[in-house]
Amino acid sequence: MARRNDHTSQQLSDKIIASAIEFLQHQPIRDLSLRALAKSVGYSAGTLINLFRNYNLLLLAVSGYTLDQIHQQLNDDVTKANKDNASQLIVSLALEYLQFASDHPYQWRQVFEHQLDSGLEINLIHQHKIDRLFCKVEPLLKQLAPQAIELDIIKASRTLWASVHGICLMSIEDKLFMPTQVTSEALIESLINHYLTSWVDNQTKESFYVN
Amino acid sequence: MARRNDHTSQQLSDKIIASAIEFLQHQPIRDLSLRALAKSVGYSAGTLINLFRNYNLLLLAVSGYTLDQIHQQLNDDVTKANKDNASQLIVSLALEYLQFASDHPYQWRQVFEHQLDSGLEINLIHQHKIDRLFCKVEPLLKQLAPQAIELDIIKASRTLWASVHGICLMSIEDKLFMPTQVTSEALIESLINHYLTSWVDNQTKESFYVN
DNA sequence: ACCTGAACACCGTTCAAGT
DNA sequence: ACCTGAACACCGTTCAAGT
Repeated sequence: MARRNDHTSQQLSDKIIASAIEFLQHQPIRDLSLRALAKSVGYSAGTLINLFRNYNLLLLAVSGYTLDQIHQQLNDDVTKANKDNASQLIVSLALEYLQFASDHPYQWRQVFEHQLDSGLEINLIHQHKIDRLFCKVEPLLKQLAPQAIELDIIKASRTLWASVHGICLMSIEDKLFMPTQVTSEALIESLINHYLTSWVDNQTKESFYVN
Repeated sequence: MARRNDHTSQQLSDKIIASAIEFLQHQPIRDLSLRALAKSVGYSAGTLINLFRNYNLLLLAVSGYTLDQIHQQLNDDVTKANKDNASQLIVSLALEYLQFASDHPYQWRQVFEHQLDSGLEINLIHQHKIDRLFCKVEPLLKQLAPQAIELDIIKASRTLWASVHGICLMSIEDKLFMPTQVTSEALIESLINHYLTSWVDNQTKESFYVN
């Protein structure tokens, strides 16, 4: 064998990531292995390690792919949604996020279960991709409260997005223990509507007490 | 060897769980193994399997221990806190939850990363222990809005707790990307205060629009 | 009855050897 | 330069054998 070269390294990378993503549509990341992944693309485990340095970095590439996919999906949502109501647009973004998590639970979980090995420049790229999701909310918050200071915008966007994330997590893990008539969507709408009602009100009144 | 019997099975179980908890104070669950745990308590891997049936059920027992610990800690918090202000008591509970997650990040994560193998009665006990945490908030919400219907109480308690959980998760994973002046505690306070302000207001007015 | 250690089928990673 | 397969040090689990 050796020197098959029927794929460029880029093509092979893509093939491996695509195969991992396909796997995660039906099975959790714990059931995937480097060896099984290698077999699925018809290469040896060593070749995959040559490409990604180690299994953990391969999985980082997989989660990077997913973050790009989510980012794209949320962008599409923003463009096709009604631009008038910033508040409803935030709800719409959050529901889209929940939709992705529900449709691809194993893929979605992999992104946030993945533990970065510390001290790698590549982590910054990954962190940036997560940060990008938060940033989507910021301009909408500014639209809702044009006079708000930057720090309050950051605070509100983090609070909202981390909260939405928590609801998605509990939802796909079935840890909410609710009667069937109450949906996760309803929780997200409840969260965002109530939070923003009070937040905007406070920003408008420029209150010193709650921020 | 064999038939040492220097521990009852209960003592040995406790010893194993204690050793696992101790490990999780400094290292993530991924770095723990059945074999290493067996060595740390001075028994063979087979003995641990005899006790817990398999490694996954052993880990379920560990996460059960943690859930009991959190439950106890939150109970202590409620009893010593000021009972007058239900809203502040909820904030206090949430901050205590964050404190536990911050103090024992690996232990805390283990609880929610653990994947139940489906179709076991033992899972119900575990689910009940998580449900118990949600339930702590319910009477406080009732106190804030005595006229609220049960469904709204459930909805609000789930929304709040899942949101708090999300903020804790993002916080201990350093995925919030905030300036140092903004703390996770501030996010939790912001979340609960704003949410409850609007929620109580709505319940009081018995609005039909937002719930 | 309780416990062990060898065996089994896996795992990620390394690396000499092959083209 | 690219790729493999054997080797290495692990892993959870099973189970015959020992007391």
